[in-house]
Amino acid sequence: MKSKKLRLRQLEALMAVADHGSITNAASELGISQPAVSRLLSDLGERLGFVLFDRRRGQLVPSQEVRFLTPDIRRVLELMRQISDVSREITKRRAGHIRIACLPGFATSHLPNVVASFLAERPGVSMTIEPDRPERILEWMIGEQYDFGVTDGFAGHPAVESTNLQLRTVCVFPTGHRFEHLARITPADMATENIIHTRRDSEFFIELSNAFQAAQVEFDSLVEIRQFTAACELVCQGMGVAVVSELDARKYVSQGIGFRPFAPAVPHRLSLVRPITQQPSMVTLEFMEHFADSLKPYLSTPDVRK
Amino acid sequence: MKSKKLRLRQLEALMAVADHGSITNAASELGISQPAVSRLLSDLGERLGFVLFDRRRGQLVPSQEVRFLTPDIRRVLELMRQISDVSREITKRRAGHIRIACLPGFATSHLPNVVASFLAERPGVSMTIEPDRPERILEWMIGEQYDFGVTDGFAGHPAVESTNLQLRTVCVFPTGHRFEHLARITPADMATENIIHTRRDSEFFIELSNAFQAAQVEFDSLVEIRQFTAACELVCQGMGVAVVSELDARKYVSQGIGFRPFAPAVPHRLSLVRPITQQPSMVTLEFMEHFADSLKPYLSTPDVRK
DNA sequence: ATTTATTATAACATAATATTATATTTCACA
DNA sequence: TGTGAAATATAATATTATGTTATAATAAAT
Repeated sequence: MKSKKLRLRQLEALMAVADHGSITNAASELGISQPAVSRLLSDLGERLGFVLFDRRRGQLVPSQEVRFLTPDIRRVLELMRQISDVSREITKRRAGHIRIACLPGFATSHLPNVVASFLAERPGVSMTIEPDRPERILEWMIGEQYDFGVTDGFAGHPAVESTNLQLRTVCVFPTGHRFEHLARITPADMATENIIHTRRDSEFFIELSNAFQAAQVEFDSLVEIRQFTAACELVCQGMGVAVVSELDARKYVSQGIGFRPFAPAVPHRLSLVRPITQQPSMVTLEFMEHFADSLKPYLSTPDVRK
Repeated sequence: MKSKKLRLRQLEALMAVADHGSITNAASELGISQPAVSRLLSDLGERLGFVLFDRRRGQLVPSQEVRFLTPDIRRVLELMRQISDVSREITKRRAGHIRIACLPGFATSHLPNVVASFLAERPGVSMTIEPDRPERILEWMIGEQYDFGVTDGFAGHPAVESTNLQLRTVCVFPTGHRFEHLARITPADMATENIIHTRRDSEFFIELSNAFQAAQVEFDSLVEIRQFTAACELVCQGMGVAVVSELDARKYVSQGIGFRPFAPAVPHRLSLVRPITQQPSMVTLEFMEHFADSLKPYLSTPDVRK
């Protein structure tokens, strides 16, 4: 027995005839000629080995056997249509999945807005967002568990490609504070203030304290936090002042915070990272670009590719 | 843009390469040449508009986009395989569904055994069994709600094809009854007995009482039942004697019943019916034959096609 | 850099799927 | 019944998909 393969086209013809009651109608529905459908069916009937249709008052009615197979056949055709549709969406960068790892600060403040605007125009795209510590983000990238990461204090790694950005930082203070009368804040201005700052082992803290040392000003440490947003919260409560990225500062203006540029400029160094071994999907590339764009207003210098 | 259709073969090639890490391996897996796979993939890549694979240490690894589509693609291929398998089972009459309507008496006694032996050799076949009154069975057939029916007292109908059978009947009595000493039972023998019989408007009752009239014997009615099995139950309880089909009688031998042929022969007329408008499926035809065969040992005369 | 394995391309054969033209069948109805 | 209209099947043929072998180009390994 040389039973050939079932062809998708034969199944399409079968369903078209089942739906439209005649070969002629099915043919026009499929947009092909009547003899074409006739032959597809006769081939299929030969392949399957049982009668496909009964004639009844001029209508072709699917046989019991065909009716038995119909649900599966419809499922196949539907799935093919779906694959075709989704692939078109992918081509238009409107479908896919992006796995993002980021600093907790970003997960709650900036990132959601960027994600929302990105997804709004791409109904087929979904995302996984994993907030974590910088070291873990690095691991995620190396292990290719995620497609894209936002981290800081990134020292480079052979398996990770990074784009390094420098975000403008500002000094934040409660509204009504004397700093409101200053155009910009220097270490000297902050000498008498309680300062809320990031962890002592963080890159940003080291650069900041260098600035104070250069100005020969004592650094009056009050609270050590991990995230700029936490610092802002504390400043809101009148606990002290802090130097944070302008990006975070702006979010808290409505919560009772004011800010002024900090001088000298101590940028917050941020890295956009991705696994180097894995070719990123087109949507991922597009999202990375979208995300980088969203940071443009807050950059202190043009971004530098490492 | 003249984007052609997605071809099943292309998806097969895609999955084969994804599974085996190289075009060469995939080709040998599919049992075709390497250039064939190469071309299937390049066509597919062109159709889809995105990269299908990344090279990594000599291995072809599916791109993010392909990985996104993979589950659906696998489902399609699996379904096609399944349709092909099931259709083969159908050809071998080993798959399908049969809807049977029958008299309640058959649903609990004879039919289950026939169905069980039929299904035992046909793992893909399933059945629906609907026990109902003869009038309803006729309706089911006319409305094509069922494929096959077992009824009695069938008078014929243009939309229903029937095969009429005559089942041997016997006189049943409790074990130890004086009838055990007789070779066959006549109306005269039953004159002094309490008789359990079917409804007075049933065809069988009419034929039976004709026999008594012909023998000029009074018919001593005790209980009127619908089904032979019910009559047997009552006979078991010593309530009286009855004339029932040998088929039913045999089932009750172990429950304390004896039986002897009844003379003159008053057969139980049974009809196997099916909708005439609808071409029955091959399994249905096969089951009808199987069922008719199962009744052969109990037939009083060769079956007559009407 | 050179060898080896893998993949792509070219030229061509065959099968699937379409076409048009035409014969045959089916159905409704006089 | 017989007949005309509609539906379907068949024939001859074009086009596309899918396969082949032979060979060039490319990537990987030494």
